[in-house]
Amino acid sequence: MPPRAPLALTTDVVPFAIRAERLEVLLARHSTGWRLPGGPIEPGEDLDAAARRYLMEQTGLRDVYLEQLYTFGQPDRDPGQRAVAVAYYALVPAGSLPVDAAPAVDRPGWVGVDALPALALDHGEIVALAHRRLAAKLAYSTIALQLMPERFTLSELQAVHETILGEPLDKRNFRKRILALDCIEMTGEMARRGGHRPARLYRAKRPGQVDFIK
Amino acid sequence: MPPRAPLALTTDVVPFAIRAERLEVLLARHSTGWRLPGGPIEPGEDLDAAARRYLMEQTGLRDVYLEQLYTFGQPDRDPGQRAVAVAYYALVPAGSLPVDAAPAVDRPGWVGVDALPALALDHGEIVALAHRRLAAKLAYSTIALQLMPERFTLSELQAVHETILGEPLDKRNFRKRILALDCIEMTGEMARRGGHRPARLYRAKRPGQVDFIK
DNA sequence: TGCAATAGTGTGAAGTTGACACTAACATAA
DNA sequence: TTATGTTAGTGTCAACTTCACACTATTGCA
Repeated sequence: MPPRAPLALTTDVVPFAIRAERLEVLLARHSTGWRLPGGPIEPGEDLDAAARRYLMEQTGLRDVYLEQLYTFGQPDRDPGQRAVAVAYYALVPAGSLPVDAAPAVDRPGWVGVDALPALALDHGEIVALAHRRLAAKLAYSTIALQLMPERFTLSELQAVHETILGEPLDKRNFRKRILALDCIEMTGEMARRGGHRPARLYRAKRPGQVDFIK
Repeated sequence: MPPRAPLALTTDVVPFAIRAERLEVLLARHSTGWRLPGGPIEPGEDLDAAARRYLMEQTGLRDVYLEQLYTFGQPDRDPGQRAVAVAYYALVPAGSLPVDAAPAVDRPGWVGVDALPALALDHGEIVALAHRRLAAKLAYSTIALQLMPERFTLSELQAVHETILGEPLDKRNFRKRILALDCIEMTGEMARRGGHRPARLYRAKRPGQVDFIK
């Protein structure tokens, strides 16, 4: 066999979550700064499985929604070697966030997409593409439910949409539209948080499943 | 350095064209049958460039619309080796089709997507996914223009849509919608073909560019 | 008990979509 | 030259969807 040119095939994952009314990304430490969680695909390992594994190993996140985004292969994207990255994005429900009250150096950290530090390689572009894709999918799928905890209020769901789109939505129209989709149902329970009228708690009818609309 | 596990990173391309009112795919010869055009990515070669190169080398097609589709990496998709394929699809305008009046053995051949022979590996699934993506994009982009020759009639454009979607469309509504998109313009010329009223010839306002709608 | 804060609810106007049928212009053959 | 076959080209109305818009309800707390 001829000598094989060095080629690094990796997966990189953009883990999204809504935290404090912001869309944030969970970043891993890099020698000199930040990068997306990810790494080389092992022989015999499925691409999706590799993405899940790195997410687990580097951030502790598991059982999240994961979708292939795009494959980046510019020859000069990594100055050190020929690196091809199969990029994914993950949606982390608000309930399952690892609490990092005091984010240590060396630990992954959540950062708002609108205030990203410089990232390794082309990871900044990957995040930007993932954000665009996510925003587009809000319009024609029930994907936003993957960012919600098991039980949530309609106001919370609306806030998630608004945060991702970066624009306010009309409350009545939003509720009408969502309920017409027949993708969520009332639990009968109420959320009493704060000094005001309690809100009904809803849950996804088909958790884990993303339906297309229309 | 540790011995590197053998990994084949390839591109495969689904070249679509409309021929004789059918959506067809251009296939290449494979030892025992048919496969999609494609092959291993060279060191230092961009992914898109590799897809274009194989399309040129194996089918003679150049200057076509090309878009990344999905990356396939099931460990068992190729029984012979670990093979990861970055799949693309290409849209070939009706005018630029290589004429293969007598398709030789050993030459690529156009085949209707609804009558595909057995293909190598998972290439059948790749074609199916590409077809779904193309059909979906008709609804929210001007991508169908990439399948048209430089000048074309509205009836021809409608036939292309109908062929890809597999369902008839209303003539008046179709024309209204397309013209409202402001993506094509009259050339002033007429197509006189056959014993009937000639049709106006249109051309794309921004050839090569695919606009999103709405 | 009143104030602050969020939950929850309906209508009408504007715009979009979808169904539908006839006349126009040409080539060809009788 | 006329009749016939074939495709091109055109508008309206009803149904539906989208969008803008403001008030009452329920709670905790001061």
